[in-house]
Amino acid sequence: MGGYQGSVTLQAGPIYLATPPEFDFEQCLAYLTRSADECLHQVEGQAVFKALPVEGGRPTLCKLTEDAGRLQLSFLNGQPDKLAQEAAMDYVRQWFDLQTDLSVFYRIAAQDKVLGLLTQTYYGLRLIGIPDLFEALCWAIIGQQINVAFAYIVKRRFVEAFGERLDYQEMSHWLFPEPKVVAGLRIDDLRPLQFSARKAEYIIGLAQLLAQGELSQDKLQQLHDFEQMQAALVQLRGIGRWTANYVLMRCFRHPRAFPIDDVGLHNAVRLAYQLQDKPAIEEIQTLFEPWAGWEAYATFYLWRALI
DNA sequence: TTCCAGGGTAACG
DNA sequence: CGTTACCATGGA
Repeated sequence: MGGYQGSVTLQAGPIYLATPPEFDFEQCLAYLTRSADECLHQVEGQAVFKALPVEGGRPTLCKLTEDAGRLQLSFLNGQPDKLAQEAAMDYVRQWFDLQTDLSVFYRIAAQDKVLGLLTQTYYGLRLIGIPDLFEALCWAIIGQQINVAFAYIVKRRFVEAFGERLDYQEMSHWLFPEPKVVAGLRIDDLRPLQFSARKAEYIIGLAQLLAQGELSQDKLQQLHDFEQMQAALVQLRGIGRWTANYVLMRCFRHPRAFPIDDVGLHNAVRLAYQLQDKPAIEEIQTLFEPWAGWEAYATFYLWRALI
């Protein structure tokens, strides 16, 4: 390869993304390594590897590192075309929520003793997104009412059973199953992976809606209004208030998304504020009032303390 | 064995 | 609208 910069049409080598001031790649990596059963990305040292789907083409294997205050995005299995490069950059921006200005949140958080400490301890941690809607929906539903460790195991089985594998130099990388594949499954196909019948039903149903185009990321995004997006999600079978807000938070990165019914959040609040019992919903509402507009980040930082 | 874990639906007042 | 029964599954 020596010497050449690549063809005229394809820019060779890595591409770079600017990062916001309140950004710490290591804090983000720490979050990404929270489960050994995570199969949709791989962290090695100061790098993350992730396979991304390419519209009408072979998936691309990405390597993300930090370089001189920027994010460096390298393509390991061949240089994708311009469109795929843009898509990969866009994915990374959503994955690490790069477009949000955290300075306001940090200023508000500093007013509170506990959240102020959390934002210092995990300074630069971004809300880690799940940019793909189907993946976000499935992950939320899998995680309903079971502990996170078990949820990771179920997700891994699901991905390894119905997702695409990309092998590269002794390493295997996985892509999340496509809706059109899951749409054709039966409940009994998922039971052996230890899905409950109910969850299997929810996920297959949502896959069918997505495959048919009745539900899509664009359609939800175009509703624009937070309440409308929430209502549209809750209307779907298997999605209640918690799941809707979880998806608005992780997939759409809506700063107001607030899974207030979350048991983990309740435990995090009890732990962080050293409460005797788990707080009531009203107490959490009161606690979060000063952080209005930033509920998603406040929740994410409280969750972070549970890892 | 009981209780908990990043809930949801349906039925009932 | 707020409650309550029921569903489901593994781990501590």
